[in-house]
Amino acid sequence: MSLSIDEQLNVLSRRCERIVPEADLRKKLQSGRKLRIKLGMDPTAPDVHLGHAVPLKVVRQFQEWGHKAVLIIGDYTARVGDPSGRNTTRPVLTGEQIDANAKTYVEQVGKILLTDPEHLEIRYNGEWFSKMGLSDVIKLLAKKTVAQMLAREDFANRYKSGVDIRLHELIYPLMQGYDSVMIDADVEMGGSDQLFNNLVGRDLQEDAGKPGQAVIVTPLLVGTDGHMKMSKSKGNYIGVTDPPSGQDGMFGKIMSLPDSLMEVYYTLLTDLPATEYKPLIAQDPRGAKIRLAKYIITWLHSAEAADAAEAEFIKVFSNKGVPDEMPEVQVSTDAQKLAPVIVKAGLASSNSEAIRKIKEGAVSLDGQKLAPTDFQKDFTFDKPTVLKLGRKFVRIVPA
RNA sequence: GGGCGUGUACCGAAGUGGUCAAACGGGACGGACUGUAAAUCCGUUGGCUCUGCCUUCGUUGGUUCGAAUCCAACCGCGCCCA
Repeated sequence: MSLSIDEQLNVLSRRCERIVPEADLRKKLQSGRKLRIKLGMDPTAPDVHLGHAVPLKVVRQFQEWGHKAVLIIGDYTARVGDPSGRNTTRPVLTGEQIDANAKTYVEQVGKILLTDPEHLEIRYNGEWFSKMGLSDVIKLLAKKTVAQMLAREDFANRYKSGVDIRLHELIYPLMQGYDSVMIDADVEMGGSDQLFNNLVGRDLQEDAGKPGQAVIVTPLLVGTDGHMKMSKSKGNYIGVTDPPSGQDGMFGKIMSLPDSLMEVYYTLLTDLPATEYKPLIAQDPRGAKIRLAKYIITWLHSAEAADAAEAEFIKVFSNKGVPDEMPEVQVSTDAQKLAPVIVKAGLASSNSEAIRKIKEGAVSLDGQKLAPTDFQKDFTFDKPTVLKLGRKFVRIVPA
Protein backbone atom coordinates (compact mmCIF):
# COMPACT_ATOMS: atom_id res chain seq x y z
CA MET A 1 0.00 0.00 0.00
CA SER A 2 2.81 2.39 0.72
CA LEU A 3 4.35 3.01 -2.65
CA SER A 4 7.24 5.42 -2.88
CA ILE A 5 6.60 8.75 -4.53
CA ASP A 6 8.43 7.60 -7.63
CA GLU A 7 6.30 4.49 -7.78
CA GLN A 8 3.16 6.54 -7.41
CA LEU A 9 4.18 8.88 -10.20
CA ASN A 10 4.97 5.89 -12.29
CA VAL A 11 1.50 4.46 -11.75
CA LEU A 12 -0.03 7.79 -12.69
CA SER A 13 2.07 8.15 -15.81
CA ARG A 14 0.11 5.44 -17.59
CA ARG A 15 -2.85 7.76 -18.01
CA CYS A 16 -1.26 11.16 -17.70
CA GLU A 17 -0.38 13.10 -20.76
CA ARG A 18 1.10 15.94 -18.75
CA ILE A 19 1.61 16.82 -15.13
CA VAL A 20 2.18 20.53 -14.63
CA PRO A 21 4.35 21.13 -12.76
CA GLU A 22 5.51 17.65 -11.92
CA ALA A 23 7.86 18.81 -9.20
CA ASP A 24 4.93 20.47 -7.50
CA LEU A 25 2.86 17.31 -7.52
CA ARG A 26 5.79 15.39 -6.12
CA LYS A 27 6.05 17.89 -3.28
CA LYS A 28 2.36 17.62 -2.52
CA LEU A 29 2.51 13.84 -2.46
CA GLN A 30 5.55 13.98 -0.19
CA SER A 31 3.81 16.24 2.29
CA GLY A 32 1.73 13.31 3.47
CA ARG A 33 -1.35 15.48 3.54
CA LYS A 34 -4.71 14.27 2.34
CA LEU A 35 -4.90 16.00 -0.99
CA ARG A 36 -8.02 17.46 -2.57
CA ILE A 37 -8.37 16.20 -6.13
CA LYS A 38 -10.72 18.32 -8.18
CA LEU A 39 -12.68 17.13 -11.18
CA GLY A 40 -15.32 19.29 -12.80
CA MET A 41 -18.34 18.16 -14.83
CA ASP A 42 -21.02 20.16 -16.55
CA PRO A 43 -24.47 18.69 -16.00
CA THR A 44 -25.57 19.58 -19.53
CA ALA A 45 -26.20 15.97 -20.57
CA PRO A 46 -26.87 12.99 -18.39
CA ASP A 47 -24.34 10.56 -19.82
CA VAL A 48 -20.94 9.67 -18.44
CA HIS A 49 -18.89 7.76 -21.01
CA LEU A 50 -15.57 5.99 -21.25
CA GLY A 51 -13.86 9.22 -22.22
CA HIS A 52 -14.75 10.61 -18.80
CA ALA A 53 -13.68 7.33 -17.27
CA VAL A 54 -10.02 8.00 -18.01
CA PRO A 55 -9.54 10.95 -15.63
CA LEU A 56 -12.01 9.31 -13.26
CA LYS A 57 -9.79 6.26 -13.04
CA VAL A 58 -6.89 8.49 -12.05
CA VAL A 59 -9.04 10.14 -9.41
CA ARG A 60 -9.96 6.70 -8.12
CA GLN A 61 -6.27 5.92 -7.86
CA PHE A 62 -5.76 8.98 -5.69
CA GLN A 63 -8.71 7.96 -3.55
CA GLU A 64 -7.13 4.60 -2.95
CA TRP A 65 -3.99 6.33 -1.78
CA GLY A 66 -6.14 8.07 0.81
CA HIS A 67 -6.85 11.38 -0.90
CA LYS A 68 -10.19 13.03 -1.37
CA ALA A 69 -11.98 13.58 -4.66
CA VAL A 70 -13.90 16.81 -5.02
CA LEU A 71 -16.43 16.60 -7.79
CA ILE A 72 -17.62 19.97 -9.01
CA ILE A 73 -21.00 20.00 -10.66
CA GLY A 74 -21.12 23.05 -12.90
CA ASP A 75 -24.76 23.78 -12.31
CA TYR A 76 -24.32 27.52 -12.55
CA THR A 77 -22.72 27.52 -15.98
CA ALA A 78 -25.33 25.03 -17.21
CA ARG A 79 -28.08 27.31 -15.99
CA VAL A 80 -26.66 30.18 -18.00
CA GLY A 81 -26.74 28.00 -21.11
CA ASP A 82 -23.88 27.59 -23.51
CA PRO A 83 -24.81 28.89 -26.97
CA SER A 84 -21.68 27.70 -28.74
CA GLY A 85 -22.62 25.93 -31.93
CA ARG A 86 -24.32 28.62 -33.93
CA ASN A 87 -27.40 27.09 -35.48
CA THR A 88 -28.58 25.16 -32.46
CA THR A 89 -29.42 27.56 -29.72
CA ARG A 90 -29.08 25.28 -26.79
CA PRO A 91 -32.11 25.54 -24.55
CA VAL A 92 -31.32 26.83 -21.13
CA LEU A 93 -31.71 23.93 -18.78
CA THR A 94 -34.21 24.23 -16.01
CA GLY A 95 -33.26 23.75 -12.41
CA GLU A 96 -35.05 20.40 -12.36
CA GLN A 97 -33.18 19.10 -15.39
CA ILE A 98 -29.89 20.14 -13.91
CA ASP A 99 -30.71 18.52 -10.61
CA ALA A 100 -31.78 15.35 -12.40
CA ASN A 101 -28.64 15.29 -14.52
CA ALA A 102 -26.47 15.98 -11.52
CA LYS A 103 -28.09 13.12 -9.68
CA THR A 104 -27.50 10.61 -12.46
CA TYR A 105 -23.95 11.92 -12.75
CA VAL A 106 -23.24 11.07 -9.19
CA GLU A 107 -24.74 7.63 -9.70
CA GLN A 108 -22.71 6.96 -12.83
CA VAL A 109 -19.52 8.34 -11.41
CA GLY A 110 -20.09 5.99 -8.50
CA LYS A 111 -19.36 3.10 -10.84
CA ILE A 112 -15.79 4.31 -10.96
CA LEU A 113 -15.13 6.33 -7.81
CA LEU A 114 -15.36 5.55 -4.13
CA THR A 115 -18.42 7.41 -2.93
CA ASP A 116 -18.17 7.47 0.84
CA PRO A 117 -17.84 10.95 2.35
CA GLU A 118 -14.27 10.22 3.44
CA HIS A 119 -13.24 9.94 -0.20
CA LEU A 120 -15.73 12.02 -2.13
CA GLU A 121 -17.05 15.54 -1.75
CA ILE A 122 -19.62 16.91 -4.17
CA ARG A 123 -19.97 20.64 -4.68
CA TYR A 124 -22.13 22.75 -6.97
CA ASN A 125 -20.49 25.89 -8.30
CA GLY A 126 -23.75 27.80 -7.99
CA GLU A 127 -22.87 27.81 -4.31
CA TRP A 128 -20.45 30.68 -4.92
CA PHE A 129 -21.34 32.01 -8.37
CA SER A 130 -24.95 32.72 -7.52
CA LYS A 131 -23.74 35.11 -4.84
CA MET A 132 -21.40 37.14 -7.00
CA GLY A 133 -22.32 40.67 -7.99
CA LEU A 134 -21.19 42.49 -11.09
CA SER A 135 -18.31 44.11 -9.25
CA ASP A 136 -17.06 40.67 -8.22
CA VAL A 137 -17.34 39.51 -11.80
CA ILE A 138 -15.39 42.51 -13.05
CA LYS A 139 -12.67 41.88 -10.50
CA LEU A 140 -12.44 38.30 -11.70
CA LEU A 141 -12.29 39.40 -15.33
CA ALA A 142 -9.51 41.84 -14.54
CA LYS A 143 -7.21 38.95 -13.64
CA LYS A 144 -6.54 38.02 -17.24
CA THR A 145 -6.00 39.76 -20.55
CA VAL A 146 -7.63 39.13 -23.88
CA ALA A 147 -4.31 37.99 -25.30
CA GLN A 148 -3.94 35.50 -22.49
CA MET A 149 -7.35 34.03 -23.18
CA LEU A 150 -6.74 33.94 -26.91
CA ALA A 151 -3.61 31.95 -26.24
CA ARG A 152 -5.83 28.97 -25.71
CA GLU A 153 -5.48 26.88 -28.80
CA ASP A 154 -9.11 26.35 -29.66
CA PHE A 155 -9.97 30.00 -29.10
CA ALA A 156 -7.03 30.98 -31.26
CA ASN A 157 -8.14 28.64 -34.03
CA ARG A 158 -11.70 29.80 -33.91
CA TYR A 159 -10.67 33.43 -33.89
CA LYS A 160 -8.35 32.92 -36.83
CA SER A 161 -10.87 31.03 -38.90
CA GLY A 162 -13.68 33.45 -38.16
CA VAL A 163 -15.84 31.18 -36.04
CA ASP A 164 -17.46 33.38 -33.48
CA ILE A 165 -16.48 33.31 -29.84
CA ARG A 166 -19.13 34.64 -27.50
CA LEU A 167 -17.84 36.73 -24.67
CA HIS A 168 -19.12 34.42 -21.99
CA GLU A 169 -17.10 31.61 -23.51
CA LEU A 170 -13.98 33.65 -22.95
CA ILE A 171 -14.71 33.83 -19.27
CA TYR A 172 -15.36 30.12 -18.85
CA PRO A 173 -11.72 29.42 -18.02
CA LEU A 174 -11.88 32.06 -15.32
CA MET A 175 -15.03 30.62 -13.84
CA GLN A 176 -13.61 27.15 -13.86
CA GLY A 177 -10.43 28.44 -12.29
CA TYR A 178 -12.38 30.24 -9.64
CA ASP A 179 -13.88 26.91 -8.60
CA SER A 180 -10.37 25.80 -7.71
CA VAL A 181 -9.90 28.86 -5.54
CA MET A 182 -13.14 28.21 -3.71
CA ILE A 183 -12.53 24.58 -2.93
CA ASP A 184 -8.78 24.76 -2.30
CA ALA A 185 -7.90 22.15 -4.86
CA ASP A 186 -4.45 20.59 -4.59
CA VAL A 187 -4.70 18.80 -7.88
CA GLU A 188 -7.07 19.28 -10.79
CA MET A 189 -7.77 16.45 -13.19
CA GLY A 190 -9.05 16.84 -16.68
CA GLY A 191 -8.79 15.75 -20.29
CA SER A 192 -5.90 17.27 -22.21
CA ASP A 193 -8.26 19.83 -23.73
CA GLN A 194 -8.69 21.21 -20.21
CA LEU A 195 -5.03 22.03 -19.65
CA PHE A 196 -5.45 25.73 -20.27
CA ASN A 197 -8.49 26.11 -18.05
CA ASN A 198 -6.87 24.17 -15.28
CA LEU A 199 -3.75 26.30 -15.38
CA VAL A 200 -5.90 29.40 -15.07
CA GLY A 201 -7.13 27.86 -11.84
CA ARG A 202 -3.59 27.56 -10.61
CA ASP A 203 -2.90 31.21 -11.43
CA LEU A 204 -6.04 32.39 -9.70
CA GLN A 205 -5.24 30.42 -6.58
CA GLU A 206 -1.78 31.91 -6.37
CA ASP A 207 -3.22 35.32 -7.05
CA ALA A 208 -5.50 34.80 -4.07
CA GLY A 209 -2.51 34.01 -1.92
CA LYS A 210 -3.13 30.28 -1.84
CA PRO A 211 -0.92 27.43 -3.01
CA GLY A 212 -1.51 26.69 -6.69
CA GLN A 213 -2.94 23.37 -7.75
CA ALA A 214 -0.99 20.86 -9.73
CA VAL A 215 -2.62 20.01 -13.00
CA ILE A 216 -2.88 16.54 -14.45
CA VAL A 217 -4.34 15.99 -17.87
CA THR A 218 -5.18 12.67 -19.42
CA PRO A 219 -5.18 11.82 -23.11
CA LEU A 220 -8.49 12.21 -24.86
CA LEU A 221 -10.12 8.93 -25.70
CA VAL A 222 -10.99 8.53 -29.36
CA GLY A 223 -14.59 7.50 -29.94
CA THR A 224 -16.09 4.50 -31.68
CA ASP A 225 -15.75 6.16 -35.08
CA GLY A 226 -12.00 5.89 -34.78
CA HIS A 227 -10.90 9.45 -35.24
CA MET A 228 -12.83 11.99 -33.20
CA LYS A 229 -12.68 12.52 -29.48
CA MET A 230 -15.37 10.55 -27.71
CA SER A 231 -18.29 12.80 -26.96
CA LYS A 232 -21.99 12.68 -26.42
CA SER A 233 -22.73 15.12 -29.22
CA LYS A 234 -20.74 13.15 -31.79
CA GLY A 235 -22.67 10.02 -30.93
CA ASN A 236 -19.44 8.02 -30.85
CA TYR A 237 -19.45 7.15 -27.20
CA ILE A 238 -19.77 4.14 -24.97
CA GLY A 239 -21.67 5.12 -21.83
CA VAL A 240 -20.67 3.70 -18.48
CA THR A 241 -24.28 2.66 -17.96
CA ASP A 242 -24.78 1.18 -21.42
CA PRO A 243 -26.18 -2.36 -21.24
CA PRO A 244 -23.62 -5.16 -21.61
CA SER A 245 -25.13 -6.62 -24.79
CA GLY A 246 -27.85 -5.87 -27.27
CA GLN A 247 -27.73 -3.57 -30.24
CA ASP A 248 -26.43 -0.58 -28.29
CA GLY A 249 -24.54 -2.67 -25.78
CA MET A 250 -20.93 -2.37 -24.72
CA PHE A 251 -19.89 -5.66 -26.22
CA GLY A 252 -20.97 -4.79 -29.74
CA LYS A 253 -19.64 -1.27 -29.54
CA ILE A 254 -16.24 -2.48 -28.43
CA MET A 255 -16.14 -5.20 -31.09
CA SER A 256 -16.79 -2.66 -33.78
CA LEU A 257 -13.95 -0.39 -32.71
CA PRO A 258 -11.19 -0.06 -35.28
CA ASP A 259 -8.22 -2.26 -34.41
CA SER A 260 -6.01 0.79 -34.34
CA LEU A 261 -7.67 1.89 -31.10
CA MET A 262 -6.99 -1.30 -29.16
CA GLU A 263 -3.72 -0.33 -27.64
CA VAL A 264 -4.93 3.04 -26.41
CA TYR A 265 -8.07 1.54 -24.96
CA TYR A 266 -6.09 -1.13 -23.13
CA THR A 267 -3.69 1.46 -21.80
CA LEU A 268 -6.24 3.98 -20.64
CA LEU A 269 -9.13 1.80 -19.55
CA THR A 270 -7.54 -1.33 -18.11
CA ASP A 271 -4.79 -1.98 -15.61
CA LEU A 272 -3.26 -4.88 -17.49
CA PRO A 273 0.47 -4.60 -18.07
CA ALA A 274 1.62 -3.66 -21.55
CA THR A 275 3.68 -6.83 -21.71
CA GLU A 276 0.41 -8.70 -21.62
CA TYR A 277 -1.84 -6.83 -24.01
CA LYS A 278 0.66 -5.80 -26.66
CA PRO A 279 1.47 -9.33 -27.81
CA LEU A 280 -2.20 -10.24 -27.59
CA ILE A 281 -3.20 -7.40 -29.90
CA ALA A 282 -0.44 -8.27 -32.31
CA GLN A 283 -1.26 -11.97 -32.47
CA ASP A 284 -5.02 -12.06 -32.17
CA PRO A 285 -6.70 -8.73 -32.67
CA ARG A 286 -10.17 -10.20 -32.48
CA GLY A 287 -9.39 -12.08 -29.28
CA ALA A 288 -7.85 -8.92 -27.84
CA LYS A 289 -11.05 -7.09 -28.55
CA ILE A 290 -13.21 -9.74 -26.91
CA ARG A 291 -10.94 -9.68 -23.88
CA LEU A 292 -11.20 -5.88 -23.70
CA ALA A 293 -14.98 -5.99 -24.01
CA LYS A 294 -15.22 -8.52 -21.20
CA TYR A 295 -12.79 -6.55 -19.05
CA ILE A 296 -14.81 -3.38 -19.36
CA ILE A 297 -18.15 -5.10 -18.81
CA THR A 298 -16.78 -6.88 -15.76
CA TRP A 299 -15.58 -3.54 -14.44
CA LEU A 300 -18.79 -1.60 -15.01
CA HIS A 301 -21.33 -4.40 -14.68
CA SER A 302 -20.22 -7.86 -13.55
CA ALA A 303 -18.26 -10.92 -14.61
CA GLU A 304 -21.52 -12.79 -15.23
CA ALA A 305 -22.76 -10.03 -17.51
CA ALA A 306 -19.49 -10.20 -19.42
CA ASP A 307 -19.82 -13.94 -19.99
CA ALA A 308 -23.44 -13.57 -21.04
CA ALA A 309 -22.59 -10.76 -23.44
CA GLU A 310 -19.86 -12.81 -25.04
CA ALA A 311 -22.15 -15.83 -25.45
CA GLU A 312 -24.85 -13.66 -26.96
CA PHE A 313 -22.40 -12.05 -29.32
CA ILE A 314 -21.06 -15.34 -30.60
CA LYS A 315 -24.55 -16.64 -31.07
CA VAL A 316 -25.84 -13.64 -32.94
CA PHE A 317 -22.89 -12.52 -34.99
CA SER A 318 -20.47 -15.38 -35.30
CA ASN A 319 -23.26 -17.92 -35.85
CA LYS A 320 -25.73 -15.51 -37.43
CA GLY A 321 -28.39 -16.38 -34.92
CA VAL A 322 -31.11 -14.39 -33.29
CA PRO A 323 -30.63 -12.68 -29.92
CA ASP A 324 -32.70 -13.78 -26.92
CA GLU A 325 -33.62 -10.27 -25.93
CA MET A 326 -34.73 -7.60 -28.29
CA PRO A 327 -37.09 -4.66 -28.21
CA GLU A 328 -40.71 -5.45 -29.04
CA VAL A 329 -43.38 -3.55 -30.93
CA GLN A 330 -47.05 -4.30 -30.77
CA VAL A 331 -48.81 -4.28 -34.06
CA SER A 332 -52.41 -4.99 -35.06
CA THR A 333 -53.24 -8.26 -36.78
CA ASP A 334 -54.76 -6.51 -39.77
CA ALA A 335 -53.08 -6.79 -43.13
CA GLN A 336 -50.77 -3.80 -43.49
CA LYS A 337 -47.80 -2.37 -45.32
CA LEU A 338 -44.45 -3.03 -43.72
CA ALA A 339 -42.92 0.45 -43.90
CA PRO A 340 -45.00 1.97 -41.10
CA VAL A 341 -44.23 -1.06 -38.95
CA ILE A 342 -40.51 -0.46 -39.47
CA VAL A 343 -40.98 3.15 -38.43
CA LYS A 344 -42.98 2.11 -35.40
CA ALA A 345 -40.20 -0.29 -34.47
CA GLY A 346 -37.82 2.66 -34.50
CA LEU A 347 -35.67 1.27 -37.30
CA ALA A 348 -36.40 4.10 -39.70
CA SER A 349 -37.41 7.71 -39.18
CA SER A 350 -39.93 7.92 -42.03
CA ASN A 351 -41.94 5.67 -44.30
CA SER A 352 -39.81 6.78 -47.20
CA GLU A 353 -36.66 5.72 -45.43
CA ALA A 354 -38.20 2.38 -44.52
CA ILE A 355 -39.20 1.79 -48.14
CA ARG A 356 -35.69 2.64 -49.27
CA LYS A 357 -34.26 0.17 -46.82
CA ILE A 358 -36.55 -2.55 -48.15
CA LYS A 359 -35.43 -1.71 -51.67
CA GLU A 360 -31.80 -1.90 -50.53
CA GLY A 361 -32.37 -5.44 -49.32
CA ALA A 362 -31.66 -4.50 -45.72
CA VAL A 363 -34.85 -5.87 -44.21
CA SER A 364 -35.69 -9.41 -43.26
CA LEU A 365 -38.58 -11.12 -41.44
CA ASP A 366 -37.80 -14.28 -39.47
CA GLY A 367 -34.56 -14.56 -41.38
CA GLN A 368 -36.21 -14.23 -44.81
CA LYS A 369 -34.72 -11.34 -46.71
CA LEU A 370 -37.42 -9.28 -48.40
CA ALA A 371 -37.44 -8.60 -52.10
CA PRO A 372 -37.08 -4.97 -53.23
CA THR A 373 -40.70 -4.87 -54.34
CA ASP A 374 -42.08 -6.16 -51.06
CA PHE A 375 -42.66 -2.63 -49.79
CA GLN A 376 -45.92 -2.70 -51.76
CA LYS A 377 -47.13 -5.93 -50.21
CA ASP A 378 -49.47 -6.29 -47.29
CA PHE A 379 -48.31 -8.29 -44.32
CA THR A 380 -50.30 -9.95 -41.58
CA PHE A 381 -48.70 -10.50 -38.20
CA ASP A 382 -50.67 -13.16 -36.35
CA LYS A 383 -47.65 -14.53 -34.51
CA PRO A 384 -44.45 -13.01 -33.11
CA THR A 385 -42.07 -12.23 -35.93
CA VAL A 386 -38.43 -11.15 -35.86
CA LEU A 387 -37.83 -8.03 -37.91
CA LYS A 388 -34.21 -7.30 -38.79
CA LEU A 389 -32.79 -4.19 -40.42
CA GLY A 390 -29.03 -4.12 -40.70
CA ARG A 391 -27.64 -5.10 -37.33
CA LYS A 392 -30.79 -4.32 -35.47
CA PHE A 393 -33.49 -6.71 -34.38
CA VAL A 394 -37.04 -6.00 -33.21
CA ARG A 395 -39.72 -8.51 -32.33
CA ILE A 396 -43.11 -7.76 -33.84
CA VAL A 397 -45.88 -8.94 -31.55
CA PRO A 398 -49.55 -9.08 -32.52
CA ALA A 399 -51.57 -6.79 -30.30
C1' G B 1 -23.38 54.20 -37.76
C1' G B 2 -20.77 53.40 -42.87
C1' G B 3 -18.38 50.17 -46.76
C1' C B 4 -17.63 45.40 -48.78
C1' G B 5 -18.87 40.45 -48.57
C1' U B 6 -21.78 36.12 -47.31
C1' G B 7 -26.25 32.72 -45.99
C1' U B 8 -27.77 26.09 -50.49
C1' A B 9 -29.65 19.42 -47.85
C1' C B 10 -25.98 16.30 -41.56
C1' C B 11 -21.09 19.09 -42.89
C1' G B 12 -18.12 21.32 -46.84
C1' A B 13 -19.28 23.05 -51.53
C1' A B 14 -21.34 23.64 -57.02
C1' G B 15 -25.40 25.82 -59.27
C1' U B 16 -26.74 32.95 -61.40
C1' G B 17 -34.28 32.22 -65.07
C1' G B 18 -36.80 26.46 -67.26
C1' U B 19 -33.81 19.87 -68.52
C1' C B 20 -33.22 21.30 -59.94
C1' A B 21 -35.31 17.30 -54.84
C1' A B 22 -30.70 20.42 -56.55
C1' A B 23 -23.60 18.39 -59.25
C1' C B 24 -19.30 16.88 -56.40
C1' G B 25 -16.65 15.53 -51.74
C1' G B 26 -16.97 14.05 -46.63
C1' G B 27 -20.02 11.79 -43.09
C1' A B 28 -23.99 8.53 -42.12
C1' C B 29 -26.93 4.32 -43.33
C1' G B 30 -27.60 -0.33 -46.09
C1' G B 31 -25.59 -4.66 -49.33
C1' A B 32 -21.19 -8.05 -50.69
C1' C B 33 -16.60 -9.61 -48.37
C1' U B 34 -14.86 -10.12 -43.08
C1' G B 35 -13.00 -10.76 -37.23
C1' U B 36 -19.96 -6.29 -36.08
C1' A B 37 -11.77 -4.49 -37.56
C1' A B 38 -9.28 -2.35 -41.77
C1' A B 39 -9.22 -2.13 -47.02
C1' U B 40 -12.22 -2.74 -51.36
C1' C B 41 -16.63 -2.87 -54.46
C1' C B 42 -21.98 -1.62 -54.93
C1' G B 43 -26.37 1.10 -53.38
C1' U B 44 -29.14 4.85 -50.49
C1' U B 45 -29.05 9.69 -48.18
C1' G B 46 -36.47 15.78 -47.98
C1' G B 47 -41.68 13.94 -47.31
C1' C B 48 -46.09 11.30 -48.98
C1' U B 49 -51.78 7.70 -50.00
C1' C B 50 -44.75 6.61 -54.57
C1' U B 51 -43.94 5.14 -62.14
C1' G B 52 -47.13 10.46 -59.62
C1' C B 53 -47.73 14.36 -56.01
C1' C B 54 -46.10 17.87 -52.10
C1' U B 55 -42.49 20.93 -49.45
C1' U B 56 -37.32 22.68 -49.51
C1' C B 57 -31.90 26.61 -51.38
C1' G B 58 -31.70 32.71 -44.43
C1' U B 59 -37.06 35.32 -43.97
C1' U B 60 -41.03 38.01 -46.18
C1' G B 61 -42.96 40.25 -50.36
C1' G B 62 -42.49 41.17 -55.63
C1' U B 63 -41.14 40.54 -61.25
C1' U B 64 -42.10 36.30 -64.63
C1' C B 65 -45.95 31.46 -68.15
C1' G B 66 -41.82 29.71 -64.96
C1' A B 67 -37.05 31.63 -59.57
C1' A B 68 -32.13 28.42 -55.51
C1' U B 69 -31.11 31.70 -59.64
C1' C B 70 -33.80 38.66 -61.06
C1' C B 71 -35.78 42.94 -57.65
C1' A B 72 -36.99 45.01 -52.61
C1' A B 73 -37.09 44.98 -47.54
C1' C B 74 -35.73 42.44 -43.39
C1' C B 75 -32.71 38.99 -40.36
C1' G B 76 -27.99 36.35 -39.22
C1' C B 77 -22.76 36.07 -39.86
C1' G B 78 -17.69 37.77 -41.48
C1' C B 79 -14.02 41.47 -42.76
C1' C B 80 -12.71 46.70 -42.96
C1' C B 81 -13.70 51.90 -41.31
C1' A B 82 -15.92 54.81 -37.09
